[in-house]
Amino acid sequence: MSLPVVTRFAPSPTGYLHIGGARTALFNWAYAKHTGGKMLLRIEDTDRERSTDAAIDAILAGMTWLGLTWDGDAVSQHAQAFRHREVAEQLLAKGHAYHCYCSPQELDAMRAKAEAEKRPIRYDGTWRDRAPSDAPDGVKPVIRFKSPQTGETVIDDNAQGRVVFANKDLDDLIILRSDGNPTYNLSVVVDDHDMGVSHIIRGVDHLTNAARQTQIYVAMGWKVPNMTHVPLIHGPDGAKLSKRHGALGVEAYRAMGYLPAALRNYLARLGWSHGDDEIFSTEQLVEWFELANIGKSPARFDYAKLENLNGHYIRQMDDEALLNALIAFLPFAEDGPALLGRIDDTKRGQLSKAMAGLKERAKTLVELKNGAAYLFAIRPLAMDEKARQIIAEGGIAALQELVPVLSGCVDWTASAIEAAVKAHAEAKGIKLGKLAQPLRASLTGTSTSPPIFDVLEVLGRVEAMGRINDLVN
RNA sequence: GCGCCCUUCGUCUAUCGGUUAGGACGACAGCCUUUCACGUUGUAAAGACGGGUUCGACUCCCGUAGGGCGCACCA
Repeated sequence: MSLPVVTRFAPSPTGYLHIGGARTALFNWAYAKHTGGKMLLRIEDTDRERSTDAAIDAILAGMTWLGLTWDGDAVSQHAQAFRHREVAEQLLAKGHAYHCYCSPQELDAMRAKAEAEKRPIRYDGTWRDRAPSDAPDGVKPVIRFKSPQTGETVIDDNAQGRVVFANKDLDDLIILRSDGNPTYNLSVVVDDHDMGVSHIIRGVDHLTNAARQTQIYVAMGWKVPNMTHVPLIHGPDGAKLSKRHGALGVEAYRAMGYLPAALRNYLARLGWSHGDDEIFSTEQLVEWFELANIGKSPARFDYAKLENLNGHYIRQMDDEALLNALIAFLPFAEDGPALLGRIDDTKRGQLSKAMAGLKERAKTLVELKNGAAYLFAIRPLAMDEKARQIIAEGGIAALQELVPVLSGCVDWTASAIEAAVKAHAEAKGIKLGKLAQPLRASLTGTSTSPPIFDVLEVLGRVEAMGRINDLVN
């Protein structure tokens, strides 16, 4: 009988929730759900300079949008500083830590010297064994962890396997700053222990920290959590995620019109797999998610595949749900708020009818919105000289050319118009010669085919409706 | 510079010593459709390189090359 699983997502609030963080959160969440455990949320705000409330809000909003819920309240790491200090003192008392009086300048010099001499850049242990009586006056010391100098520290990682660090390569890290504030590695260990975290799932960029943290756990006599370090996500060009592409906050993906479910599915497949399964529900992800199936190599972010997946999700949604998703998306879209203000019951009805046709050709909510633009076009549509000329010349070919001119929706052309006209004529049993007026009335109210709308309306406006007989015949 | 990690089609990945190396996205071609899209069928496309171990290596070991991460009184 194993203990309940407790995972945690621990972002530092120095920016938005980026895509790598979102995936880490997803993995923590999926594993907690899979095991019937909990996922805690801890805000790592010990860096008072760089942490902001706006960033915290952005992270919580991003997770909420992605549907990643956490158990209990989000915990502020900074609020536990007293506790971290207490543990630092305990370490000191146990002889696992010591005061170091080196100034930042001295440390910089030490690093520069090591670099110049091409030696490893490490703290040299100046104060490790010096007597407290040597302490210079007026210098506030930091507390350093006295890490073992021989032997090795082993991380048994679910994704990385058994990773061995020689202790001689790990120097004595600062655990308490001279101003009395704890540093990251101490805080993390204390919090994870105090919060009962059983499984740590985070990016490989923390692998070295895992070794140092393990040493602290050992020094305190605490059980080391189960570790999983997931490979990083790179940009499309293989280089590190930069502002230019992938390093966007999840809210940017929302603005690009991606569905949370699609993004979850896509992110899950980056670094994790379940045989040949590509498209799966979040329920299936939870059911299948095992840490052992996380890969070791970094993945590139591929927009084309995300779009394809998103299109799949859009198509399979039922019309009403999709319409709701579109409406919920509008506030975040360019021009969206304006459109939102114009949606009344009538428009909603038209949109609802149009969804079936629209979703076939939209990969994102942005495309869906643009595809529906014809419903929002101000009538009569403005016509340029070219359009007038085309109408004047007439002919089915004219209609064909006219469509792109008249609406922002260039896809639906004369063939659709012709088919609709004929079908309507047949259904109503009316002769084509008498079609123009009734056709217009009928189609204006019910059709969801964009250019039919526009063309007929515009043709009517310019009193060219009569020509449709000729055009069709 | 030191430490750790990674390397299968362009991309995401399957394979856990024996397969015609599979799937998906993308690409290309065909079908469907008098547009676009959807759908559908097919094609091209991969084990970085060099050594071992083994009857047999993509798979295990060593080395080389390339890439990533870490090396703060940041997290």
